[in-house]
Amino acid sequence: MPELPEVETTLRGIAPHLAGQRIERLLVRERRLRLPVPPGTEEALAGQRIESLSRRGKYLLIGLERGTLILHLGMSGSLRVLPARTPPATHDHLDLYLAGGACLRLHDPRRFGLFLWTAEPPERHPLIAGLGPEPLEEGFGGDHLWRLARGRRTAVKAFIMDSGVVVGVGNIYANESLALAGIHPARPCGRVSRARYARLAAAIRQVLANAIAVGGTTLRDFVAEDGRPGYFAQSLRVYGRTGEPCRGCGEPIRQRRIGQRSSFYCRRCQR
DNA sequence: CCGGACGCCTGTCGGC
DNA sequence: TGCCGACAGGCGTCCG
Repeated sequence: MPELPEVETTLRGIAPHLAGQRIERLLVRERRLRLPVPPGTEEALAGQRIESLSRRGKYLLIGLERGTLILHLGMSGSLRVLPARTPPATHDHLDLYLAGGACLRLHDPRRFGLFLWTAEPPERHPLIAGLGPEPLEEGFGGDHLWRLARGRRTAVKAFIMDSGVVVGVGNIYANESLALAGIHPARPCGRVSRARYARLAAAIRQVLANAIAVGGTTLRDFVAEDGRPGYFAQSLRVYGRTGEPCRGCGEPIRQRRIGQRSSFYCRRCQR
């Protein structure tokens, strides 16, 4: 589910409720996420103060007095801040109770999410260490993409979804960015010109920034920390619009599988 | 090194 | 109406 804009929306929603708070205790109802919540996590977190909240790619990082909490929402995860006594629903896998009476609750039907405490600096953790640049920060641009693509034959769509290339671009925003840049998703990444990579990098930034500004994309179940959906679905150019007219030329939007993921594009506007 | 396929889970939807 | 397969916002791992 969540790509960078949804994770950023979640971060902005939960941060004010969590920053500076002390953790009373962690309650785990279901340990079996993508990686099991390690035994001893409850003890490691109890009594610690939350010092910082940040995001790296699609990972949420909660900095504690000792160590860091690494969270990932997978395909179907969401976080809510609720009064501690709110009864849990199905797939509410864990609660982080705060001293102030609130609770951070992870809901994740498919259990592809992640909840890990690590003592080492997060940037040294294996899940984080190999990540590419943040698309909305310095260090990301067309030249970065162009250089990494030299000699490679993967479809450009799979290339920009590779978290070692650039973080945070999932299936929706990969499709949308390529549509905005006018690049065919199946084109081999090594055969996209430097100039077009400059357009693609700008498109990725624009699409992500616009999505963040409206609270992300809600297709079925994404909600922010307060339960509100995101509104970017209204702005989608191609994603999920198979057979509907291209907003640029009217040609029906095509759908096919590229790199095991559904891909949407306009055959006329994207080359 | 690279690229492609697979598996992890549950829920939903479309076709028969 | 019910069943069954396909598919869904991610990503680590394995294999050739």
